[in-house]
Amino acid sequence: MAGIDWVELPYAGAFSLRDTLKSGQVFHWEPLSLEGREGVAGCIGDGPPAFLYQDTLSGAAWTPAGDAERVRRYFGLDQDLAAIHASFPGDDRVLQEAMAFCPGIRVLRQPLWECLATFITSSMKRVSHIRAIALTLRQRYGAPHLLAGRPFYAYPRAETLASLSEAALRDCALGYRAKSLLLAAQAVAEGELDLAAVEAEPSLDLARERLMSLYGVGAKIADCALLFGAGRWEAFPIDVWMERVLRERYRKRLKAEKLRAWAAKHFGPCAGYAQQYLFHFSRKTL
DNA sequence: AGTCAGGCAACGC
DNA sequence: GCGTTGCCTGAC
Repeated sequence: MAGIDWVELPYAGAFSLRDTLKSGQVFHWEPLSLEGREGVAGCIGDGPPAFLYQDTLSGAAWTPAGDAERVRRYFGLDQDLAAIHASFPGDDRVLQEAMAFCPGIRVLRQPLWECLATFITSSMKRVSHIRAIALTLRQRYGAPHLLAGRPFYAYPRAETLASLSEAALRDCALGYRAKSLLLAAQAVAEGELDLAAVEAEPSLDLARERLMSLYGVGAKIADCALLFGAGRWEAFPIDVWMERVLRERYRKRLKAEKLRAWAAKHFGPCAGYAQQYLFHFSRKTL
């Protein structure tokens, strides 16, 4: 194989590839060694697999030159982290503790369809299950690609899933989620739900409403899709882990809807970014 | 063997 | 409105 033209991805502030991939935003990157470099590989949307590795000592992130732009955007290395942090409340000791615990977490910018679809399949599932479901869907219905002699599969397109039967999806161990995924794929494939319009929608509430109009998509899944798949940092997904940290560390014993309103006010326009630090912190320490 | 997960819709009050 | 229940599956 011809030598790869590696480029270092510029970024400001902290970045931990490892923590970012382990923070529950995404479930499909796999370890891979490429030309002796230990990193991760995975498909981004319909594209061929991308590869990224991080030098554990210097923190420098490297990728094949052809991947630089999409990888940088996907991993949020183009984000103005200082401005995001500056938008947080200055006197929140819990958030500061969480940020110190995992300073290198970035909020990813995944393609919206695969992010939405993956979270539809995530309900009442552990991480290992979510990964297994996503892998099965990819292997059966995604476009195959080779990288370093290993196969990688893109996440299946909505059009592809829309043409399947519910039984075919159930056969991927989706259980009752099969109906939700199929209906979502059909809505997207038929243009009933325009994901590009959802991304472009200035109002967070309207964007959420459109996603929540899908069967099987409630507030939590809609907010995950918007935060991790559309760069909407004001979206604040609340699951049992967030309820836990808000209850035990912020003394907020409220229902999810009330917690959302409180969080938007307390954490500000990048509340979802704060959520990601708190979420990881909560899972690892509470 | 039963319980229970990183939710949601459909009911029942 | 608010609380409860069923839903598939696999790991513990």
